[in-house]
Amino acid sequence: MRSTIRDVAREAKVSVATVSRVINRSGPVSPDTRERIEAVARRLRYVPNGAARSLTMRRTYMLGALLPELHGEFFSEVIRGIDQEAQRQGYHLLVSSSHSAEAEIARAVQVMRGRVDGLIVMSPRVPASALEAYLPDGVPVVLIASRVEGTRFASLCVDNFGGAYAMVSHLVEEGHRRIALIEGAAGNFDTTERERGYRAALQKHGIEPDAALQVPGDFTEFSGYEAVRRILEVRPAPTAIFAANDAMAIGALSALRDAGVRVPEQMAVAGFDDIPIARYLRPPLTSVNVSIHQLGARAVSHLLSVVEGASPSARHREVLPTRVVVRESTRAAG
Amino acid sequence: MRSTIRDVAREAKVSVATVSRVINRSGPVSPDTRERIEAVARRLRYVPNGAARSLTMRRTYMLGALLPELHGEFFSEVIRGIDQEAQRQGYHLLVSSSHSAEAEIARAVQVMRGRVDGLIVMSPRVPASALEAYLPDGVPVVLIASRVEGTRFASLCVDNFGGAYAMVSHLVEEGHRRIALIEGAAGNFDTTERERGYRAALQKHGIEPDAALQVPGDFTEFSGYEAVRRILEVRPAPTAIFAANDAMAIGALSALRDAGVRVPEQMAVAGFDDIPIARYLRPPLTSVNVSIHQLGARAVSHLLSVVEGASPSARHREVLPTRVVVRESTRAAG
DNA sequence: TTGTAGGCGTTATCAG
DNA sequence: CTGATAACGCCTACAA
Repeated sequence: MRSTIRDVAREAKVSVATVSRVINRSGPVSPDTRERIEAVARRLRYVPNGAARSLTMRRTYMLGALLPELHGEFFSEVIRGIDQEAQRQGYHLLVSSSHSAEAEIARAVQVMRGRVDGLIVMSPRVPASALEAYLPDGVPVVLIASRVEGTRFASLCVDNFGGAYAMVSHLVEEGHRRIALIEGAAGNFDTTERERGYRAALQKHGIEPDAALQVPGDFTEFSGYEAVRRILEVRPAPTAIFAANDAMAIGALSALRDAGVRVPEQMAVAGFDDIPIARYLRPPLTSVNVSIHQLGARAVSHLLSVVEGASPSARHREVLPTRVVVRESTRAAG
Repeated sequence: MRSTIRDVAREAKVSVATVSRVINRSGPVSPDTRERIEAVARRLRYVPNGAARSLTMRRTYMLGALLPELHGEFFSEVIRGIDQEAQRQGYHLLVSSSHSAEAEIARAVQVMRGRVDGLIVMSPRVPASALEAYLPDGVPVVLIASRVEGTRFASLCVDNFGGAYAMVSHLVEEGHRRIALIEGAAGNFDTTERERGYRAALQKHGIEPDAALQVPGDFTEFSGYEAVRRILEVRPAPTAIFAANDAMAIGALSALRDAGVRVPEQMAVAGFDDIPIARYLRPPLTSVNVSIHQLGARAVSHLLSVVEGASPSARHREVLPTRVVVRESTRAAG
């Protein structure tokens, strides 16, 4: 049986109040009794009961993280950033994944409510406005990579638009005029933003957009592979492919090799995310670098600033910068 | 302010006991009052306080997951398996990562204690025997991918030995006699098991092991890249490379291409894990398939069987099977 | 079918 | 410096 504060008090011949004081370093205790209590606590392997503590303190020291998915470079890096920052500030992580439908998110929020001091929600599909009804009022919430127009929530995201814009501009500067886009999952926040950037850059450079050059994808390697098959049939043929994420770019590279198309000589390829293996692909992949880790970490620091601070959360919006990393897959072979 | 069971009781003009009964579907309640209570609860957006509930029920419906790391194909897949199975059974996940040193694990276990009904610990570096003192007695624990010899803990792992053995055998059957091994991180459980399998297979086929062919690595792409540089200097030169995981195999492929060595004609390459992108590499990578997802999922089902069941956890040991997936990177080019 | 009351393990207030 | 004791929100016998 687990020992309680009472057991320690009894063994040390003091009151529970005193034990509590030494455990939490709250209030004064004579060195003598402190030592005695500490010894007993150690011997009994006493650890305060979290539930009881939460109950009285009205603080759980837990943060909830709701993600649509856990697998893959992107998500695992986000959650890693969240966990590290939370841990640094003495909080722990309650994670819940596989939520993309509205009802699922609602249910997950329910169970989190009361178990956490704050909530980080990533809902790339369902716009925040639709979530407003479900999200709790009492608990601070930060949304990441989600559509938040017209809502009261704080939010963070990466500069999808700017990143795509910069990447397409890079391709144009390399001499490309026919640039295909492999789109991300339909309805996804990142997808639409990256597409906006793509189109804006084309327009800026006076290039007429061609609907045939925009082919659907869903962020998986497989969809990138399939997309290339369609792209290779378009006439006049494009000379560059911009995949909305690196996983699809990997699939694209694979398909191009199978089709005997040389990269970058016959077709330039660029991705988005700059995942670690991007540089180990052959040819090394040009990509848009985004600090995914930071996305999670900053979400936590903002969240905790409102959890702990008195600041009533002035609608905070943050956009993380991106950076084009040029590697061989788009370099005009010199 | 969050509403409590009391608020609901007052508004519905019943006792808290009755409210509790309808919320938990415990005990009989007249349809009439049930309906009235449900209406009030909805209106007040009442959600039971988790902490209070845990306190009385001595159940948190949370599972703790302690991992050394969260990033990458492997870990993200493990935790995904854990989360899905936990969710399926009505439990939630408290995760904590970045723990590899003994002291860190000890601390993490401390805070988890009392907050979770069970613990899943992955400690590839620190053997379970060293953890025994820190791990709680009251809480059921399952270890995954860890050294558990001579301990009381339940454990799960993949068949590292068998997988490596089978892969090396495959290489031998393809005609290779000089097979290099890129090792995993030093001191790691998986590393040593996979090396054992490598050596056993060589011996079985009457091949003298050559220390020069075993080069160190640490499971990262970079270390795979570096390792190849050393391997290429060994004489007589090997004709195949077995990397202890896919990430290192990716680095190796990259280095071989840079060195102008053709795969598989001049050098066969094989990995371990069979991560999703393995098939999208060029050439597609031969690898040892392991169901990482299942590793997590099965850990949870066993854990919950002892959390819920009366079974006093007869020291449970489970080894998940592996399977060699042959792709072009080792196929003797016809 | 419903209500009363005790207890879960802590913290915090208020006297000594 | 230390000790009672009242919350915290909920569940669950036990009574009615």
